[in-house]
Amino acid sequence: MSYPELPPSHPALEESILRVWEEEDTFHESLRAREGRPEFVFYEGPPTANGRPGVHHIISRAIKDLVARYRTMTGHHVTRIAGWDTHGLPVELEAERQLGISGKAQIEELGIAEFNRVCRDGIFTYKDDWERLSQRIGYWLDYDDAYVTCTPDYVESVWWAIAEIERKGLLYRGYKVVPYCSRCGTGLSSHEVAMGWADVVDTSVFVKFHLVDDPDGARVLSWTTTPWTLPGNVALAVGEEIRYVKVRIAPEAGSAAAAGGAGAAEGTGATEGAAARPGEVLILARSLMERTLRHEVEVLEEMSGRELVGRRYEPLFPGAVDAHGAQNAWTILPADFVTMDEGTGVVHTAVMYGEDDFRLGAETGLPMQHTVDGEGRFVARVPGGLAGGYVKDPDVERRILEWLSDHDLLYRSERYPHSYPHCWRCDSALLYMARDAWYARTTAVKDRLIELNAAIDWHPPEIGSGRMGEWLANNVDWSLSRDRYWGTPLPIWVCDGDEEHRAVLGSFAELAERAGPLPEPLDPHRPAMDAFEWACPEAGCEGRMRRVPQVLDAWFDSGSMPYAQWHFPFENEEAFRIHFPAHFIAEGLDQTRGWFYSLLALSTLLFDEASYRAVVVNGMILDQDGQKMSKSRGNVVDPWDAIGRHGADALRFYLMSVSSPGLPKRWDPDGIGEVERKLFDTLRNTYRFFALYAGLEDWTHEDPGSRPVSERSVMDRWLLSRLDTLTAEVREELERYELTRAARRLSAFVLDELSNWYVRRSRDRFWATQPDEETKQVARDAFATLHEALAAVAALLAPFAPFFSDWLYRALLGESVHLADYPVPAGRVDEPLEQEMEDVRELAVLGRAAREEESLRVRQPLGLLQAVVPSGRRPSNPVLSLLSEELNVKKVEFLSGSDDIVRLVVKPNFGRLGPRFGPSTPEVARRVQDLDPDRARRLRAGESIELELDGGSVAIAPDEVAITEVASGELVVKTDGGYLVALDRTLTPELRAEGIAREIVNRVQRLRRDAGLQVSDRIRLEVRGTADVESAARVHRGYIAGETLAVEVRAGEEGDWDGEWQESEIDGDRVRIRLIRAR
RNA sequence: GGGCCCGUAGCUCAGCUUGGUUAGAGCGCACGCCUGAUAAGCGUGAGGUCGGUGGUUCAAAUCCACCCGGGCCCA
Repeated sequence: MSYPELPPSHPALEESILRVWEEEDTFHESLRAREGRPEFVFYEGPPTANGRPGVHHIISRAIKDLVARYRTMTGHHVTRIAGWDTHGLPVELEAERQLGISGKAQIEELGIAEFNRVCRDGIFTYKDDWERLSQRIGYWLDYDDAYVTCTPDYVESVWWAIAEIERKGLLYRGYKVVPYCSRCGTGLSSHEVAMGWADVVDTSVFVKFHLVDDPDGARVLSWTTTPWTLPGNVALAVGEEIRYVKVRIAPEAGSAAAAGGAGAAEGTGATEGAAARPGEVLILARSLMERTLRHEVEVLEEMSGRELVGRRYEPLFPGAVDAHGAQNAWTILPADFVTMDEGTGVVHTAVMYGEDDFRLGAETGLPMQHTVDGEGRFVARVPGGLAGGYVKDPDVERRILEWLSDHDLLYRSERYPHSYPHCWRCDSALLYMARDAWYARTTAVKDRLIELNAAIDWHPPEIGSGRMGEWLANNVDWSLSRDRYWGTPLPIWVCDGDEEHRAVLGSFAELAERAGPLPEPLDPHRPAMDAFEWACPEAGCEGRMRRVPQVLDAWFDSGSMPYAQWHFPFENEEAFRIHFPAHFIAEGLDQTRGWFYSLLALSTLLFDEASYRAVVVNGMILDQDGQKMSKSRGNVVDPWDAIGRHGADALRFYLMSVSSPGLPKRWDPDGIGEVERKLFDTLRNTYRFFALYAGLEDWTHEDPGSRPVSERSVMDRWLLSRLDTLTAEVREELERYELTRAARRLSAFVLDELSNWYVRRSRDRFWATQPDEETKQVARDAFATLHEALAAVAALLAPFAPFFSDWLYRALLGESVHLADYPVPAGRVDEPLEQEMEDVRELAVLGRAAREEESLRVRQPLGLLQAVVPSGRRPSNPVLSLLSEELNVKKVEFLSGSDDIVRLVVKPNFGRLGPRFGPSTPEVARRVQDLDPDRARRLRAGESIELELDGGSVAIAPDEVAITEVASGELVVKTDGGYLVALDRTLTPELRAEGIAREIVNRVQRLRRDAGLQVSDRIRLEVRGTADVESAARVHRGYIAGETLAVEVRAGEEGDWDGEWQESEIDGDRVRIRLIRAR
């Protein structure tokens, strides 16, 4: 047989393998082949298919595919179900863009049904892109049974999960303060808020809160830039440690205008006067008194905030809020967020309209009632003709001020320029509003979350302990609801008569029980779900059960995939049990608080178990300047470019090997090309070499004719020993998810050991120029060894580079590597041999450096190389002959430290001396360095010696120093790390002649090449030149003939053939050569 | 503003957990070798205030603190 020829390029090779995979259905075949084997459970994190896949998606896919393939090859069945995340705001925003509308009002005008239809249509805009890219990079994933988060089965499983949480008493309704656009009717995410900051001028007011039962009838001054929140005021907050003063307006001070402007800071707008009667008593922070007041005052009293706590005051807008018996409504409360930067040191607290306010209210049990509705209008309870008015309407604002003024509640107001967030879509001022929200009480299982997380095998570990750990330690309840349209509708029905009556449904069957037969097919989305309602079943309640309007946080969807992908618990119970929890997942760092959290939180809530045991986190891919890739910067890299240029294998291997997956990576196209050139081109060349000569020698692995490994040459035994060592290392690293280490080991083996040493130093064993049996046997051994090594490398590489490895394995063995088992060490490790080879390779480096330094070209043989190896090791003769060949020297001799050419240099071993001598270490080190030759030799011989020190003498043991030899004398010497070589550059006439012979061979080979001869063509050869050259040619006639495949070599003797003379030069002398092909 | 990560040669990265005095690799660059893997292969060399400052220590790229720059997540 002959071994096949390589496709012209990596990308072409990959395309051909893709076709083979398709024809043979290799992916499913690899699954079928492992049917019944232990399951290795993997979860695919679902991407949103309405965004285009980029390079940053490739890295996690490369990791996932690598691990799945590795586990498959080690005898596991690895289910790999694709998934799609289909709900959520990104999909809605895309739909809005497509429809040319913006905001909730327009959506509702269009109709939720139509809007959601567009959302649904948009889900898979880029599905083909994803599948194409996944397929092209060889990411094997089962797309046929992909889970899709918006399908009825999936949604029903999610319902079940929510009902379970309710059943455990961990679901509750609460509020969440969000930046809210009342026109669009939606809360905004932080990055949306960030888009809409604008400088505006608002009205700020200083308000007088009338204390109840104060002997002086004092009013507490507070300040706000959002007057519309005042009807919602339920408390005042003070700092306990802050100093406050009680002041009396001076008797002579008259109307507001009297002192107006005194101390009024420029730039804060015009003072519209300040209202206070003479003798009126005010309370505010001492340090803010001057900036705030516009009247002459007399300080009556000074006190700490603590003394004010608990004081009661009159509501500003009576009836706007019902205290519902809350004891602390309209009282002064302590808080840690009170600052002295602006205002009065007393913070007006409207629990529904500020984050700090809300937290304070939640902690202290203040009444939580809205005074503003979802459209930004005051509710009916608010007095003063404000009900129904839009809170930011200037007229409404004026009426608020009038009310305050009329009721002696306003001290003063002013125009206040500041930055305030606005809706990026419609430009309305955002209102911080507490919105109805549904929560999962994750804080109830916080300790368990922390415990379970600690048991997860995080890669890199600091993400588990750091980022995730911190996040869990500061866990707050999970806000599950979103005031949107395209999502899993919350399966919560609440009675419109009494909101305590509620039903949280865990299946469609439960819905049918209550609401009657369901339509077929059922679309479990809005608005269909909103239409189901029924009479409240509570005794005596007249209300109707209606679905709450919100949809579910899409993270809940994706975190539900362990059970929802199986439609558990409605079916596939067995499949779910087998596939829970996952042994392994992998995604990007940005998923820490996304999918990693939602998976963990849900499995903890539902099953009291972590849903994954190991997770490999990949860092972000940055652009070449270390900046993040984003559409707006225009620096997003298209992965297809690199794939088309270098191939998916190179890209995948680059991503795995360039640095640990967890580290951020700078995108480096040159680096991918480098991987292609080095690893893959080297493998191609190595294979091509093998295939060429196996073909010429008619060798095949089916009839190798090779001897047992133990009888093969030292090079073969060494390579297979190294191969076993490598196999063990790669397996160990992969078991530990140390993917980068494994990749680098593999790459180093291929480059340094297989190609650069084994093949290079074994080349002539692959062509049997001598027809004797021994030569042929050696060649058969070499073919068998190289064939095995290449096949093993293909298998080891298969999870990293599935295309090339499969091509190579098929070329060598005729079957797919992905159906093969991962290599196992074959017990051929020969550590002494590996050490010998390492010694020899080290000496080779030094020898080459010595030749280089003296400009002694390698073609010129030298007589003697003297060498020293650490610890007096002596490589055996067969290994040493490799060194002789590599350096072209006739003889290698080993020296001991006492020989003349070396001098011993003693260096302190600080690692030993430091702990023993502490501060006097430097002194001891100096003495050791200056040690006399005699004692140095004794140390080298393994004896301890005495050293004089100030305080007496101390014993120094051999392991407390390091001894190296350095050159002395005439020889060309190179040393490094205990190794030494000395080249004897003496050239005898014999060596010289041999050198010339090699030069002649060199010239002839070039001429052969120039003449376009085949490597196996025979020639006739004639050489003319100086006497030296011609005599060298005659002496080494046999050698020259063998090397150049000449059937006849003439030197200075007339040949009986014609041929064109070619001029050449050897060491400055003219040489003429002519050759013809022998018939 | 908070948490986590990164900063080492022109570029991409090791080394840092466990401190040891000579900080490594590849690419690129310069020079050279080889010519039966040849639109290949091999080598030698130059190149570094280890982001900065301070501290701990006999000894710091490594441990600690602060700062600077970049990234991710959150507020």
